Order: sequence, then structure tokens, then C-alpha cells
Amino acid sequence: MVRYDPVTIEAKWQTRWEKDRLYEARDFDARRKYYFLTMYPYPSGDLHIGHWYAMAPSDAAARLWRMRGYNVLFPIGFDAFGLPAENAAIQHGIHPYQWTMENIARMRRQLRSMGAMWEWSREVVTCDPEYYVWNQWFFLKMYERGLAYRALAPVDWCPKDHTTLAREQVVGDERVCERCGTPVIKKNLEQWFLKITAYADELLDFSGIEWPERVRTLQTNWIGRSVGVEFELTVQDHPGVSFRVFTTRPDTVYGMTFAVLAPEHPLVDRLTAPERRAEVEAYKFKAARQSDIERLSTEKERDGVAIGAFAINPMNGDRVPIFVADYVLLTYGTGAIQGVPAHDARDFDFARKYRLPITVVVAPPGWDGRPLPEAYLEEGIMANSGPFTGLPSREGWERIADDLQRRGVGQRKANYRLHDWLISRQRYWGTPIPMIFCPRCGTVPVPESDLPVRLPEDAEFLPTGESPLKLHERFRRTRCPQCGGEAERETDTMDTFIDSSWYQYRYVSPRDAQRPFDPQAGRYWLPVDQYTGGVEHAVMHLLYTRFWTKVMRDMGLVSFSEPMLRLFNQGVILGEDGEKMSKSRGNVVNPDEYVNSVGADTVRAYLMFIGPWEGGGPWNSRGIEGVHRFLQRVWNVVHETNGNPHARSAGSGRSAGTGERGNADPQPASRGGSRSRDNRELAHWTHKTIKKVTDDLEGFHFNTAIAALMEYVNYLTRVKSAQAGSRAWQEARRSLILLLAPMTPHIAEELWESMGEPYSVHHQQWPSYDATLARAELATLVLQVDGKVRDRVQVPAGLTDADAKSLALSNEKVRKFMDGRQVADVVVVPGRLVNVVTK
RNA sequence: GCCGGGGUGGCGGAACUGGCAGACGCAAUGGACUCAAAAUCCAUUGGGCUGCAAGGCCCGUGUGGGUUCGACUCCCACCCCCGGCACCA
Repeated sequence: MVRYDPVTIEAKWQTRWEKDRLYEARDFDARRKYYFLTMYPYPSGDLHIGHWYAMAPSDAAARLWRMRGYNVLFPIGFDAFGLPAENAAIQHGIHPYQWTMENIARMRRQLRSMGAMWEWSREVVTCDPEYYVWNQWFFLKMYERGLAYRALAPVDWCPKDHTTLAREQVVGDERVCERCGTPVIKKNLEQWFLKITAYADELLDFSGIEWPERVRTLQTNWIGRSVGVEFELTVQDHPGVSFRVFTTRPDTVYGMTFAVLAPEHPLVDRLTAPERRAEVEAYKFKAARQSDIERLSTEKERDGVAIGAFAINPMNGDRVPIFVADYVLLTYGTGAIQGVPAHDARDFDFARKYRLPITVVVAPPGWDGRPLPEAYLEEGIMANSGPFTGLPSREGWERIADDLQRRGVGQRKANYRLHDWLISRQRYWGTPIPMIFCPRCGTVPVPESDLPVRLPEDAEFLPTGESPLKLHERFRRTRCPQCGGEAERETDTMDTFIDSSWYQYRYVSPRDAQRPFDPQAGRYWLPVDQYTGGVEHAVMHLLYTRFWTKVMRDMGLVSFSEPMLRLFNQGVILGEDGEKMSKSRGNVVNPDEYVNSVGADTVRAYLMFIGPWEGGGPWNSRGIEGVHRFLQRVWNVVHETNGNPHARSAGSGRSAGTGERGNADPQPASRGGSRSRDNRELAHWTHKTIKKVTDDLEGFHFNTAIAALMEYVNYLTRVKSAQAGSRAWQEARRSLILLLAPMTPHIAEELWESMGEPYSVHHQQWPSYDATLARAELATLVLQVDGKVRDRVQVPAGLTDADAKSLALSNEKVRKFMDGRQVADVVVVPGRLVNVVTK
């Protein structure tokens, strides 16, 4: 028998498939389309086992759709802009372009070893001007629509990477850079923003897409919509001066006993009384310093300083003191609040500390009028609230909001935690922002006809922390497109999340030089049907690309509002020690080593078998051997019966699927009326396995699909000698190979060929099953007495409830355990269980 | 603190819509083959008790309660773990 030699057969088939363009997706095919996309990799240099974990199961799922007769688009590319390339340039003197392209070349080779059905002809590399020109084009379109703007704002700056970061790229309590872990600092800089907040409400709507609850919640929390009322407070003895506060609790306005401004609030200086000035200044200084120093002391006591001015409560005319306190943030709402200690925990602490009155305006149930031990945050009955007293607070909320609105003092408003997307990066290796600063005309966009603004190739990479573009005179100095005078280019480049916001559209027509993508091809392929990738992108990439799609819709480029209909997040593969893989831990698994020993099919199948795909989990070098043994058994069970004279399939052709659909054989072996019991059992195994594997792959339950195939192969091995040569056996072997084809494509192709079946197994129809055969002929009926299992009997599958009942009642063991007691009830679960309940 | 997810053998994990808990794999133990080893194959493998044996009995899905003929699954309370957000007014 031929030995299973994965390394040789895998190389052989990969070459052949590529030569034959086996997996090419055809634009405008008559078949239904299916666009299956996996997040493209960053070309870091080596293909990591994590890439395999993300991609191999995706490939299997995409292959399933193909075998089921869909025209599948399964593209790949590289997220090729980004900091590591530039850092390599600074450290090793290699140009980012060269570094990136060499990495891509190496990763292409490694990716090919996976045997996936990617279409390399559609490959997209984002650092190619052919690609990033459209980033610039989109930017200009957004600028035209008022969605791109430049503003001076306090922004997050990473001192190690020497660049600004989007709010989303600053992580954790310690506020560190998402990329390098360095604590960020605040800087006041003029930067470009994209107005994602204009779409905040729409981004909260996930109807029409099947995305994991987890991601939807993450995005919803990130957007952080809260609904309330913004109203005006006038300041006593400062005619014409007022400030606005935002509250989600207009029902508590009567309970305001103080007001707070953020330390950076513009009115602070103006309103501070002369005798308070020194103290207020000191507080402001302290607050400013604190935002720069680590804010690690989490349970910091709330403090503040009275500024010596008083605000007037618009509901009852009361005069309340104004404070500055750093628990109020300038960046949220209006940077000022009403202090309602009875109904807000923070205000409560603050009022306690400074001995401010605590007025209850929403009475807790059964409140006896005594002071509250802590802030009461729930609903209740309004108290001390003028004409609103006695109303349920829920109603008071609306009535006071109405009242403020009618009097022109305030209006209902939604506030968002989401900020506009800061896209300026002070680095070289990204898309140049196509803008020009002219001393006469101001900020002028680069005309579309002048695109792309190319990165100069001869930039110098010095460890100064200054952008090479800023130091590159020939790039920086230009002519103003409006007046023709001397002007300067914007030297900042775009956040690389711009690239990934629309790359799925580029795959549709990657070489189109006229527009970002061909709208006709787009109408056929778009949107993405299934997207897969890690959950770490939940509030960055996945939010940005939804935003981008909505902008494209408003531009008339697409007719839908959501870029990806279904999303699946796979888990993270860990080192053998259960820890995150890292070079310093020395627990990194190199996929190439395994590919070169046990083969890509084994690595693929093992990654799918390890557990639920969404769960990730530790790598286990013994576990992979078990999967390899399984493939070896598959090989043996097929090969050992290859020589049998009856083993050749009678009718086989392009459409020779095993099931009903497109079946060339009008009377498959499994439907014959005169089959033996053994044949019936074999056919039952075949069909129930087809059903199980089909259902599991559909739901991305690769682990249980493989477990079912293992059971099937164990069974086939047991009955091999008795069954070899029968038609049911032949059907079984064919089905086995077809079911394996998406997960382990090489061994499937090799075995398919060895059986004398026509090339290629990957052009075959996915087997369908016969529901009758999939059901078992015999069922094990569990007999219980009072809920305890007392016997198990084999019964025919279609046994009636009445028969099951009498069978149970006459069963010897059942009678024994009834112990002479009366029957109170008999519960029958058809085909499964009978429970005799005694009195 | 809030939001989301999760706790099942020595390990990774199965279990339809409330109906045989532990599929499949790893590890382990015993055996076959071998001069020997590796590989392979066969058997056993949740815990406890009991029987010469075939077998029998009890306990068991984080904890405590509840609903039900019957609960890993549903309800209530709690503990622990993972992820996210966090002075957001």
C-alpha cells in the first residue's frame, strides 16, 4: 500500500490547483455568489500559528459554500502600511517598502503552504499607490461633504512612536498606546478628524446584520449614547453670563444644591471671585498635572474648590455655589454639571465632604423624610419639587424636560461617548493626507487629477522622532493649486485603519484604475456575506468600516448600509503552557515545522479539532499527533479497499455527488430495497455522518464535525473486511472523502484520485443525505422508575407510545424497582425514554 | 461599580427544544506484535461501595435553594474566572 506522505502530495496538489486556477471566482456567474472574507494580515514577517487559526477554518467554511454550488469569492491581501516597517527602517536602515515587500513575499509562500483556496490574482497590498490613491480620493470626498475637518484639540500622543493616536487606540486604566504599551500623554495639536459622530445613532442600529452579541455590546458601549436634557444656568451678579449643563436626570433639577465646572472650563477665570483666585488657580494647576501623571490611585477622593460665584436653579430660583472639580470632564457633555447629591453618588460624596445640603427630590419607597445614607438612584415619587411634587419620577422627567424646553432654558439632547476619528499620524509609512496649506488661500485640497500624492522614496529615517516627510523639502514644498503660489503640503499621514475600512470593496476589482471599485462587479459581489476575524477589532476596524460604508452609501457608491452581513470572531490560540504566545516566553509554535513533518492537512484539522473556534485555547503537541493518526487511518481505510474489483464506482462524473442533488446514479446503493442488515447499518452511518458534518460546518462547529468523522472512520475500520466491495462501502468511502475535502483538501484530492474518481474532488457537489437513512432503525429506549434509569432496551425506531408504555410496565427490572407500588403516571418521550412514576 | 462571556473527568472538550452526563481526542494503565524499542493494534479508564463472578448499589456538571415525573440545560440567590468599559453627569 502507498504510504501517506503528506509533504509530497501537498506540494503536488498546491501546484496543480494553482496552475488550473481551480478556485477562481467568476464575476457575474449564474451561480449565486458568496463573498467570504477573513481579516487580511499585517505583513509582520512570519506566518504565525494565530494566522493559521484564523484562516484555515475560514478556508474550510468557504470551501463548503463552493461545494454547495455557490460562486465563492475568497480573497486575500496585506495590510501593508504601519509602524513596524518604519521602525525597522530606523533601526536597520532598510526602507519600509523593501521591508514590507520582502515580508509579503515570505508570507505568501507560507500562506500557500496552507492549501487554501485564495485567489491570488485579486491580492490587494495597501501600501501600493494603486491602492492608497483611493484612500486620498475618499478623504477628498469626505472633505467636500464636511466629514473631514481639521481642528485644534487635546489629543493622545505616544511618546515612543512619536505620533498621535485615535481614542480607540489608547487602552486600559493606564491609558497606554495600543501598539507599544507606552503611556500616552495629552498634547494640543491641529489634527484631521473624520466625523464619525455624525453617524453615531445609525451605528447603534444593528438590524439586518448577524453579528455576535459581544461585538454589538462593545460597539454600543463605546458609542455610549445617553439621553437627557441640556439646560442653562445663569450666574448671579454676572449679567449676561450663563453656562449649560447636561443631565440624564431632569427629574432631579429641584435637588440641585451646587454646580460644578471642569477645571479647564472657559468660564472659570471669568467667574472666579478675587478672594478665591489663588486657591482656584492652585487647584487648576494640580488638576492639569494630574491628567499627565499616572492616575493610578483609582479610589481617589473627590475634591474641588468653590470659585465664589453662584448659579441660579432655573426651576426654583435657588442660589447655589459653583465649584471647580476634576471629576467633571471638559470632554464630555458641556463640561459642567448640576450637583444633585441626593440622586448621584459622586455628587453625594462631594456634598458630604464640603457639607453642602442634600435635598431629596425623588422619594424612595417608604421614605420617612430622614436624610439618606447614600444617593438614591432609582425611580420614585417626586418630592420638594414645586408643582411636580407627587408625580412618579418617570413622569416628572418628561414634565420638567417639557417645562425647560417651553421656557427656552433647555432642550432634550443625546450625548455620546464616541469622539470623532482622529486620523492624522506624524509618520512616514502611511497614506499622505492630500491637503496643501497656502499662506494666501488657506487649507486647499489637492485636486483629484493630481492624485495620488506619492510617498517620496528617498526619505531619510532618523531616530529623531520627527516625521521623515516633514524633513523632506521636495515633498513638503509645493504650489498652491488655487493661486499657484508657494505652499506647503500636509506632512501627516493617515491612520492605517483607513486602509482596512474599505479593502473589502477593492477586492471586487483590484486593478481598476478609474475608481475604488467597479460598481457593476460590486452589485454582484457586495456586501460581504461572511466576515471572520479576531474580536480585538470590535471598536476600531469594525466600527470604522461600518462608518465608511454608510458614507459610501450617502455618496451613492453602494446601495446598502452594512459592509458585512455575518460576523464570526474566532478565539486566540495560546502556547502549550496556556499563556499568550510570545518570543520572550519561548512558547511560540512555528506552523512551518509541523507543515514540514505532519503536513498542512494535519495542522488544519488539528486547529479545527482543538475546541470551539470562538474559544481558542492552548496548543498541544500531543493532540496534533492524534489528529495525524486519524488522517492516517482515513488513508488506510480508503487504500486498503482500493484494489477490490468491485470497488470502482459505476457511474461517476462531474456531478457525481452522493446524495439526491445532481446525482448521476438513479438508484444509489443505499436506497436498494433488498439490502442486508449490515448494508443498512453502513448506509445509516454514512447518512447520519453527512447530516452531522453538514450541520456542524454550517455553524462553524469544526471540532464536532471532525469528532463525527473520527467516529465514522472508526466504524468503517471495524466493518471494512465485511463490507469492502459493496456499493454501500463505495458510497461510504466517497462520502468520507467529500466530507473531508473542505477541512483537509490535499489528502482528500489524493484519495479521490486513488479511487479512480475524476479530478477534482473540489469540483464535486457536497453530499446530501437521506433523512430516513440518517435516522436509526433501532433506538435505545431508556426505562426509568421515578426518574432513575433501571434498564435500556433496543426497540424499533417507530415504536408507538402505547407500545413503549406497555413494554416498560412489563419489563422485569422496572417491575422490580417499582417494588409493588402503584403506577401514578407514565411519561413517554418517543423513541427515547419511558419514565414510570409510582405513588 | 457597570456590561458581555464562562465554570462539566488527570487535560482539550461533547450533550437536540428539559429526557442515557462525559461523544471524540490526549494522557494513563494492562495486553498483543518485537531480541528490544518505536510505530501499530486490542482492552480498561468520573468517584465511591459491593460481589468469586456475571453483575449490583450510591454519589457526581462552581455553591445553596426552587420548578418538574425528570435539570449540565429553566428560575432565584451567591462564589469564582476571562474580556471590555469606567468620575460619561
